[in-house]
Amino acid sequence: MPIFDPKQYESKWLDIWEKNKTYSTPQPRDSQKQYILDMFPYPSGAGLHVGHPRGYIATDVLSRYYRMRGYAVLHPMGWDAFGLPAENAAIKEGKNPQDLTKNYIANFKRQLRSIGFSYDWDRELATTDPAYYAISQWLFILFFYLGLLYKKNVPVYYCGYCKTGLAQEEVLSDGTHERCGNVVEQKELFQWVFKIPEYAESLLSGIDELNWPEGIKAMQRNWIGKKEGLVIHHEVEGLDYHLDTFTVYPAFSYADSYIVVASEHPVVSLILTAKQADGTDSTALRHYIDTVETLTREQKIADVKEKKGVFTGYYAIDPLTGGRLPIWVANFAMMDFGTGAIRCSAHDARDREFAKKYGIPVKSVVNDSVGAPIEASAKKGVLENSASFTGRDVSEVEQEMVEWFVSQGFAKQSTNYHLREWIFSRQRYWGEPIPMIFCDRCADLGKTAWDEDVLASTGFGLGYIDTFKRNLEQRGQSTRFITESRSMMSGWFPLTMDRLPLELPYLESYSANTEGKSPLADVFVWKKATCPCCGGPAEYETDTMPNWAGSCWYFLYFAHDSSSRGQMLPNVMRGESPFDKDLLDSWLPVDTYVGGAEHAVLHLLYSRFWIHVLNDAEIVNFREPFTSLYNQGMVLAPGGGKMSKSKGNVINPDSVIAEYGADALRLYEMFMAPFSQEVAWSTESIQGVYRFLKKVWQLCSSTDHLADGSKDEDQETFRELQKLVHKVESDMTDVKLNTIISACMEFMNVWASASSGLPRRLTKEHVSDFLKILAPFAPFITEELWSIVLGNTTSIHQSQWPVYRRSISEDKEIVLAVQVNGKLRSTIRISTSMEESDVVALAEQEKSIQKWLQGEGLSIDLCKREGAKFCNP
RNA sequence: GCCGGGGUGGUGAAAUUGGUAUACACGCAGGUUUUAGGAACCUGUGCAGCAAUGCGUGGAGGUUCAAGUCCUCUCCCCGGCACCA
Repeated sequence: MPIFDPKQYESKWLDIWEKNKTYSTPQPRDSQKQYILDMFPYPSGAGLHVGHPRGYIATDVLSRYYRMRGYAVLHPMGWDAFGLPAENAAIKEGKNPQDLTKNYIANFKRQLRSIGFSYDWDRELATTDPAYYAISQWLFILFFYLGLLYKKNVPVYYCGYCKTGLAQEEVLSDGTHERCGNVVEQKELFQWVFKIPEYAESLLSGIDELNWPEGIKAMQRNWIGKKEGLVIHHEVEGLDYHLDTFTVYPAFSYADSYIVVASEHPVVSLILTAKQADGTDSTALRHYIDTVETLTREQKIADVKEKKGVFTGYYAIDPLTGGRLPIWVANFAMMDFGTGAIRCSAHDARDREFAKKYGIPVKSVVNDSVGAPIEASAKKGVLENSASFTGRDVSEVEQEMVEWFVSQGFAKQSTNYHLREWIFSRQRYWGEPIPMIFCDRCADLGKTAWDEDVLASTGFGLGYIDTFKRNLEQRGQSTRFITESRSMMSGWFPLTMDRLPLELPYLESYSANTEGKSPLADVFVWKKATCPCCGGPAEYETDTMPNWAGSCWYFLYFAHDSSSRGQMLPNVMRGESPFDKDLLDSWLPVDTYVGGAEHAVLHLLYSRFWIHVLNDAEIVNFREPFTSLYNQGMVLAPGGGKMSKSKGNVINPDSVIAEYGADALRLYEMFMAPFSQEVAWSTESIQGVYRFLKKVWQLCSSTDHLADGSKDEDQETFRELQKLVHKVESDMTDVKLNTIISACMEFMNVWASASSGLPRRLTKEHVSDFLKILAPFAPFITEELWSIVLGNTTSIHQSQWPVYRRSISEDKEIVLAVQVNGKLRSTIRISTSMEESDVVALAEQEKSIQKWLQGEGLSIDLCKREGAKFCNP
């Protein structure tokens, strides 16, 4: 037998697996499927570092395991290849991102291949493939027709470095762009916008059923940010204006003594005009507003640390008391929360601080034992000075108060969401072209895409709008939005179905447009279009989609094999959905989804949104795309800290494989820590798994450890093997992959240990069983030993998982801990068939126990552990 | 401030869900072998103590025959959100 040298066999097996299509996707069978998916990577020029494959190894282990258990497994890989980094790199190098991306993908694929993943490469996809983005475009048109996607002027976050507008979700809390770290600015642009808030409730309630990490679920709930409260209406003295405030603590309303509004609040400009008209002094207010307007986003954030404001000189009438509430402009009132106006009292720390600074009187209606006002957020206490509600407990009276306010016409109940419309336009070249045409003339005539003649000629499946509407109505969801934006969309027409895909033109080189437009806007030949409505000259939309477009639905594409993929465009042209419903039904939803936590409110939220909509349009039969989600923890550089090119501390999987082989890389990445945990790479610790593999090699290939027949077999090792099978099965279910490797090591330690000076032997069959258990983790060495030593001609990865034999795994004798009053005093070896009373009697005879039993009320306690007969139920 | 996740040897971490705390691995120490090694193998390794034994899972209480695990309070670390009314 040759010495252990992974290089000798790893590349050989890669070729054989590829040639034999060892990992091709089988026909799905209903209850027996597992769709195991990685968040597909964004191919970059830097290639992979050892952090990237951590999640991929976990899904690969699970996929291999479930295949051996007889499941039909779908385990594909693809490329999220549109997007900013590749485009920025391309501009820098004066190249087209298409060419760069091709190279990046090739390098990623080479690296992934060398790790021995069992992807079905026949199902590979790239979002940049026109055949793929044709369907992204079809979906765009669908959402447009459903009234969920429309174009309007909006203030957007704009990245001056990437020269594009962004979605709110892409801006981090420090005001920087999540991709490039540049501080964003605000800009008003004409943008395609998704009405995702219409799905706030649907997205929120769906979270409960997900088997996802709590943190991610909490982030989504938080991002959707549902708040139920009360909007109170006020007349403003001397102004023809109704000022609405929002509160989630209506029970404290009788304490309110002033109102603050955001500087952008419409009432402020009204007041300024009114002041000008009646000649009152407005300089202080005007000065304040002018100063605020010059502040950037980050300056505003910093500014709010100190509460500032100015009195407007106007008063609102409190509908509750008829009293006058002075209206102030204040920096802590945010226009994008609630109504942008707040009633203030002593029950809020901010309000108190502001009132103290400017000498505004405050009141309180609930006080603690020393007379200090209780914070409204505590929602407790007994009301004072609250008209007919005085003397009542806050917690019990709130609903009654709300109902009374509403019945008096003072207020209305209102639900507020943090979730904002999703801005879907990017002023970039490297994205899916938006399949829309704008015609000036038709716009003037008020023609829309929903006009019957236009609709019919587009070739789009018309039934979806009705189906969609019907399902929303059945759920009691508002359908107003479906038609609401149509009048704003006159002159905008989707491409006819036979024109899909709208291909991105190949540009030799180009630079970013600095005026808030896409580079495509400068390509006059390309953007010229014919109006699908009047046949006259028109223009294509020149903005492109964000790279979320491709990732929102790629898991649907993977469910399609090459022939059903070929049917997608023909389906669309027949006015049908592109998808093969049978294939979707049999594979989806994704059972196990693995990726980084940074997508919590980006990809994961957007995908859920699209699928909820597709479900309402009855294009898919499931509502939640990802049943179970696991986040892999980051792999830090040795000693801690992020790996980065600039620090020169990046560990490349290529070099690890060159030194130790792919099996050791895989094993170490799974062994180093629970896989959701952040962990630093250790160049020393990887030696441990390398030694283990070497031991596996030596034992399995040595005839000393091989039994001729079952008579020759070491029973203890065989029993350990049965326990191992059981342990692995339960840990796989819990996705605790690190402890499976520990268990394999423990088994090896037993097998390798001498028994009365002789090596322990296992039969060929049981050596096979051990190799099968290890195969999902270390596919190369197990395949080599399976083939060379055990003489198999088929792949171990297509073999059946060993059968767990419980009767064999049960010990005849165990070591039982004996405690006296809860403290461990001794251990005794007992037969598992013994009765409890006999064991106690046996323990009482032990000298080491007896000495602890001298005294009052002391007794023996046996640890109820699995194994002994009397412990089992 | 709010939400989520954590605190166990020198290090990465286990612990059958209330039953022998520190499995497995790294590192370290001593030894064997080798011309030599950063190789291989063996032994040891929570702390204190010669020992019996005592102490020990961030801290303080509690429940229990028995607590890393359950309850109450508290401190610290990581991630997310945020003057959210």
